[in-house]
Amino acid sequence: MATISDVAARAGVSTATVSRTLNGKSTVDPELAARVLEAAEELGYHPNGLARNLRRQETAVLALIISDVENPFFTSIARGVEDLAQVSGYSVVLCNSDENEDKERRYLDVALQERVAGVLLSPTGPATSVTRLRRLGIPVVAVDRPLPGTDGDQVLVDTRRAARQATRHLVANSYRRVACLTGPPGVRTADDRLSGYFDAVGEENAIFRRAEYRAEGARHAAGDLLDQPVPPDALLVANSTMAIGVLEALAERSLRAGRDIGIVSFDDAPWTTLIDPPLTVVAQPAYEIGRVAAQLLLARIADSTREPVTTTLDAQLIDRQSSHR
Amino acid sequence: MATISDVAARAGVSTATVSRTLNGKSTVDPELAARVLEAAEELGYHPNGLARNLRRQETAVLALIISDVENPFFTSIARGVEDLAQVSGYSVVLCNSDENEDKERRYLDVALQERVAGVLLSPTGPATSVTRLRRLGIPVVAVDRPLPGTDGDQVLVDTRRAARQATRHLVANSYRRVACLTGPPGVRTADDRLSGYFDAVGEENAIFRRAEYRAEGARHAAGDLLDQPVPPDALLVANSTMAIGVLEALAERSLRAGRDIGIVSFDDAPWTTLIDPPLTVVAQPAYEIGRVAAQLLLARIADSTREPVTTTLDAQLIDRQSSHR
DNA sequence: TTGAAAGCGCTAACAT
DNA sequence: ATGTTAGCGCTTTCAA
Repeated sequence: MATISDVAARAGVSTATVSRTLNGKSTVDPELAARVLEAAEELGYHPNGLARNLRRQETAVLALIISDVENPFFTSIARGVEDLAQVSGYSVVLCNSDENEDKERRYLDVALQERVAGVLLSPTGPATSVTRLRRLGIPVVAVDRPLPGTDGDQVLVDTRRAARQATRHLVANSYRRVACLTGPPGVRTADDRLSGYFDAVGEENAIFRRAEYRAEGARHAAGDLLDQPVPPDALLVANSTMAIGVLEALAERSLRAGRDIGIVSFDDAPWTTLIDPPLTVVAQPAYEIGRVAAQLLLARIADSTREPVTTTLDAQLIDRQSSHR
Repeated sequence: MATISDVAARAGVSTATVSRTLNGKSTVDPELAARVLEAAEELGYHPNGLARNLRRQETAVLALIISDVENPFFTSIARGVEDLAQVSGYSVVLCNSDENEDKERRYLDVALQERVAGVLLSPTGPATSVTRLRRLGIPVVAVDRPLPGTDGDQVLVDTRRAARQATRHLVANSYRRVACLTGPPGVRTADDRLSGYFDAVGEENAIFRRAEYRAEGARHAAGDLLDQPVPPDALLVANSTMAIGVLEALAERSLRAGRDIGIVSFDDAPWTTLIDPPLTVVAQPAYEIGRVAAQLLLARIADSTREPVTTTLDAQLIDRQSSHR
């Protein structure tokens, strides 16, 4: 593995000159530069980024830690982050915490040890802590869910309001017993969506279940709800992976969305218009969330003293057929 | 940012002792060890992974470069890779090449510069080259698509055979004009699936279109096919993102899958059973592909001299309703 | 413009 | 069992 001194030796110059040539920092004699380039080429030389970063005390990589790589909402965020980061010359590496505190901590540690330039994180829960990162001066921006007890940059969605609105939409469409299926306690979006639902129906009338943000758990929870003596006639579902489970539960019982039971789900997954009836959803601006978050992070990397900012984006109800009788 | 010497100074020992304590390599006096740990704690010390890796000439991170982070097939692979890597203490960072040679090259460069322990790659096309990686001794295993002109480790699916089988299935279900919608030329899976289709219908009877591996392009291509004077009565679709486009094209024309036009698609996405009629698919063992690939990579990291192995997994036709009249 | 040399933070001989 | 020290590959003063 050729090093910079190999190149220097071959070109008959000092390592400093090689470094200067390759980085185009200071100006070097064209003649020497040519020799350097040639030597580097011949040797198949590739700078060792580890050494460079160690010396420079900086890296051009961002870490994005999301809680479910199989959820289109998060992959869409990833696209947004990546597109923005790339034009500024940053690479982004995606880590999947899988809604699991341990995995999340591991990836946070990796980010810390590798001394990435910054991290974007959708915290798994209230236990998530980034104080270690912050102490080392590595900026963190929270995405989709706020970081417990900190005042850093964050980009969120007004998801409580969206849930309230979606519930009211169901009520307005003359569903009388609207229930809510949300994620685990402690997961902020799950709690907020439930609160929004409470806002609309009143806590005393609330019917709800919690399950993991996954199809399987949602299928059971929905089944449980549906099999009650007096089942709900409408369901607010907290994300699209859960919606899959819910729709399976309906199919198992030969229930038709809309006619038999009103459904509104969070997240406009690619398949929501394919099913019959098409799914009414609360569309979150995932790609935009990613872009904004990356912007915030880059801005903070450039200037660590700026005031923390919280950007709250709006979700949008897309009214399709599953919320009409 | 506290360094190892800060800790050493505070604990009144040498840096070597600190290093030994923290890495549990050699044995150190419990008394000293305690002092070290305490000092580290007080200082909020976290080892600098860059320095460590530079010194050790190794990292415990794997790079997984996939061509579409929004495609469930690839995210499923990612899960497989991650699950296996994790138990061996490796972290995996996901990079999205977006079916784009430039992005792919950028991420390959990042992997190279960061001197990752190994890379798993689903090459975007024939131009993909990993010789630079290999020259530096960084092992690469190809996933889902073979690496042009090399004999490294790879894990593939016998996709040609699967396509042939799927086409025959359609023919056996008395569809008479089966067409094929596949990905771009040069993308190996796209070409192989087309070949499998040729195998079944004969090249002279072939009706096919190519489009990007995305919903939008597939929608147009399918529309084009469907609007022919004598349209096909069945379609073999090369992946699930394309299937979304195809189903949209059907809906626009009030065509019903199965009855009006037989459909078989590659990849068993989560939503395929939700639509009406449920989609007949060729299910690829994505998660398993990821696991096996990670295994191969780890094995090669451990022993760079072992013979390259190609593992070919089988896909499975899941017969549902969209391929029956 | 160029080179010599220090040093980023860590680990691993080697010596004690 | 512990410390001393060299050095991983690079960038960047500082002199020349």
